[in-house]
Amino acid sequence: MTAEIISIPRAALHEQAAYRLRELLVEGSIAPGAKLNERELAERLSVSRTPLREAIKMLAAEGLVELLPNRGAVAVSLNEQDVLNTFEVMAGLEGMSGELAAQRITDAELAEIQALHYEMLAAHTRRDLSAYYRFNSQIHKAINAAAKNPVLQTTYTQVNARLQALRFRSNQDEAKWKSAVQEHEAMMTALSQRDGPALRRILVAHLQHKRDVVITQLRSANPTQISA
Amino acid sequence: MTAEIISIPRAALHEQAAYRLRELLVEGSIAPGAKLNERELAERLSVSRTPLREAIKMLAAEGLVELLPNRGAVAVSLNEQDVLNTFEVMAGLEGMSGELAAQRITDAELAEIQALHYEMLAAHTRRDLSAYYRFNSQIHKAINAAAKNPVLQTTYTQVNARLQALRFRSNQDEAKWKSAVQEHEAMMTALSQRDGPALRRILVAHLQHKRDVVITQLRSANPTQISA
DNA sequence: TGCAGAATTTTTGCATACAAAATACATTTG
DNA sequence: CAAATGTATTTTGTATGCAAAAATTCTGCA
Repeated sequence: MTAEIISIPRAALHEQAAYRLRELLVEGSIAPGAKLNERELAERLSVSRTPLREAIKMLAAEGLVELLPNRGAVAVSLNEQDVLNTFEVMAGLEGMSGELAAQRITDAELAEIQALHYEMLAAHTRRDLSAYYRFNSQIHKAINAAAKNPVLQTTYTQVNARLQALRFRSNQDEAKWKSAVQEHEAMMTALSQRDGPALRRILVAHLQHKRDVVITQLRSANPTQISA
Repeated sequence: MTAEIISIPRAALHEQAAYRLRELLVEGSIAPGAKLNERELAERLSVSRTPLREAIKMLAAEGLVELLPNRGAVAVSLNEQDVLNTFEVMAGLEGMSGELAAQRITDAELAEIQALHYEMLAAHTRRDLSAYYRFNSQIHKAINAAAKNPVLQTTYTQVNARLQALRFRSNQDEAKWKSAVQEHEAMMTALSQRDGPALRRILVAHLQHKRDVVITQLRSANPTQISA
């Protein structure tokens, strides 16, 4: 009767706390720059302070929170330069990912990405921004997986999380959105032709455009932002 | 009298523990695969288990230790595939680093790297492997710094630490050593000419050769190694 | 002897208690 | 009234204690 409960030993509390806290940070429930009050967060996540603190230390190593000696932790807040630097690294990682994926992708993986691509096109046609971003993210994740390098995948995910935490996915203008979709078309072509260098170029350019959009939004949101 | 002691508030215990434990892992004092006994380590580092556990969680996020649920932590042990994957990412990061450094390096930075290069040549001439590795590492670190991207620098350092933990710096054969030095000569040329693409190519090739050396040594050391 | 299983010890994981630092608040003084 | 100083409160950092899980040892039996 309780067999399943016993046979599926839930993750350790510090794991759970890390997972959920990461979610709160990436989803934006905890805003960049916000202070993480241990007692409060512990209660919210239903764990004691000990495993919570362990989780916070992990997220600090991942770059999602910043530790202030004797003053606890705050959600990372990236200034413009930080965002530029992060995108620069992301472009490199994504380019690497694309080049390797083009070499190593299987037909099945390609077919699945192609399917996701059509789903994304559907979302774009419907002007369903939320669905668009979801499929977009899935496509990039799938390309990353096709590169067949767990180290790259982990690094990519870690750096990307910091950008996700910015929650910049607001409405971009029509023209930019359309050209982003066109870049995705080019990606699919390069991928199906297993043209690594081409895919790299497309992905790097794609990310540069994304960067420009984010920077623009960032500037309009807060003209001068202090932080690290 | 005790002014200095008070005015320089030493780092928190979990910071100290993380720093020293990282050192033990990278220096090889704790061998790959070795189990980390909390009570033992806490005593060795003169901290209680709580801050030590926080430090271990940080190093786990950095990829230097692996957490085994209910069974503590072990120093990461990379199998051949892991090493290949890690070098692949390192090559990408180092290439990126070189390309950016070529664009952004100042004359002063270039001069300093040139100096380090000569120091390295001296070490090579004396067949002083230890000094050679030290200067070599400093050069790569300096190039990385010249790229002026803290995010890249952190990522690079983190991934590189896992390879350092392998302690592969044993005596390579003369021919390989000599060609490594020649590659460094080419690096200096590309760097002083601010030729980013060239420097990228050289660094990627350099790392591929290093990878081959490491893999060879790894195979001769343990023909079949189980791990993650 | 060899091995399965039980009892014991060790080790990890978590919660709580306590100390130290930072923050907020109030009070005094110029 | 403002600034400064002292006090109280909150919050972070560390140590310790306890429970659960794993590892080890011991024991009984074939």
